[in-house]
Amino acid sequence: MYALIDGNNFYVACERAFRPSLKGRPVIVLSNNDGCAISRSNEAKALGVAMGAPWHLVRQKLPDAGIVALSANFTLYGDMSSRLMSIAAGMGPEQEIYSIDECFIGLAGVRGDLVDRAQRLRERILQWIGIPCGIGLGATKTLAKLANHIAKSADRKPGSYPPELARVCNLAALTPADLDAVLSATDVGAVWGVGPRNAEKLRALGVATVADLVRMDPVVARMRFSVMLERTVRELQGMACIPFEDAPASKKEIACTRSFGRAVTELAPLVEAVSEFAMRAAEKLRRQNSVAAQVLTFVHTSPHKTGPQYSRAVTMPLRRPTADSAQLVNAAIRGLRAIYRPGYKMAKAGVMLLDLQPENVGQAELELGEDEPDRGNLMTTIDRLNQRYGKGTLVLASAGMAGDKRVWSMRQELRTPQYTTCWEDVPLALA
DNA sequence: TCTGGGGTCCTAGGACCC
DNA sequence: TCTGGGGTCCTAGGACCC
Repeated sequence: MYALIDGNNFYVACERAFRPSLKGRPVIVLSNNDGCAISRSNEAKALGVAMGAPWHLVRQKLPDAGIVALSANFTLYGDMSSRLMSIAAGMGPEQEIYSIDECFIGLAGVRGDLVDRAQRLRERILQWIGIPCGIGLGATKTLAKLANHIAKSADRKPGSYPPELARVCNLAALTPADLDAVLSATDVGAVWGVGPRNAEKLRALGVATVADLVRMDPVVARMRFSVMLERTVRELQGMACIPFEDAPASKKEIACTRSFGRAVTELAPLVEAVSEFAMRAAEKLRRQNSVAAQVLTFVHTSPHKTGPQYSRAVTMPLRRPTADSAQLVNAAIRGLRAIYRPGYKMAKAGVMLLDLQPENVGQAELELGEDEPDRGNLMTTIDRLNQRYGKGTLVLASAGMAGDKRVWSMRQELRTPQYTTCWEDVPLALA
């Protein structure tokens, strides 16, 4: 048995935990650049604000709805996430942290009434950190995900499911008849692993609900779709096919990409931006003790604008894999110079580190001289100083020194304080 | 003025090898 | 008249996830 625990409307919930006046109001959290909605309160969903809806269109369409929009505060969400995960770990012996706001719990050996246990855990999370959660229980990860979906829907849309399934739902505890009723009332697109494309294709084949998908022959699923869908069907039928990952696997590629606050045409600010992205990516790379053998750099104009479009990417191989910021930044800038064309209004750029390998499994080679010096200690020291004294304490000068005044910086006009990670922002309790 | 960022896996086709 | 079999690696594109 597995549980899936996840925070409802997580980013909005984090904001509400520190600003209770936001409760009951339509609230949305915006993507970088205050671009589109990436988290919506139930009230905002009820107003019809879609996931990913551009904020400027929402504002234009619903000027009087009283929507509160906030810039994303990922520092806050990351910290709230680790608090959520430590409490959620109490549900069972194994935990797989699946995303910033959800984790699977392996329940092998847990005795007693699982629904009761889940309800008490949910109450604890709500009381300790103020985040409302939904908890789904099922025999496989896909079934636990589905149960979680039902728990949240029953909570948000009364009448969609029997009320006793709201907030905590254990699919394994239903009678076959009740289970069939619930699965027949659930759209096939709600299943984990069935995206919009495959949902459409399935409906065309007469597979419209989860109940239909459960009855599908896995062999047919494989032939007409892929092994992915076959696995999903088998999981729905109760056969565990998706391994439980209790230790996070190291990344196979690491990216840092950003849309700019305003279009950038000149080379110089692009060099700054790409330097910074490569530095950030290099930090993440060192955090997982890996080295990269290739660096990909890309720039492109905005596909939403008229005018000449340009989009190119280039991969630069490194002579030997490295985690040294200076070498990675160098490669990224060489890539940028190779693909840069003057005259285009670039909207976005990014750097990806590819072909990652563990730092201690290097390929031995002849020393040919003229090597870049090994600066592992320097990098470790820079990372420690930045961790201790804050991001940006030590940077490579090619990333520019003007801080937020850089022309390419993203817009974040509606950001809330870093309540839990910055001394100046810690809320005061007045006696 | 204005549309995010960061990942994973699968598949098909081409190049290449013996 | 007639032209094999078996395999790997790489890349691009698609689909999915949050």
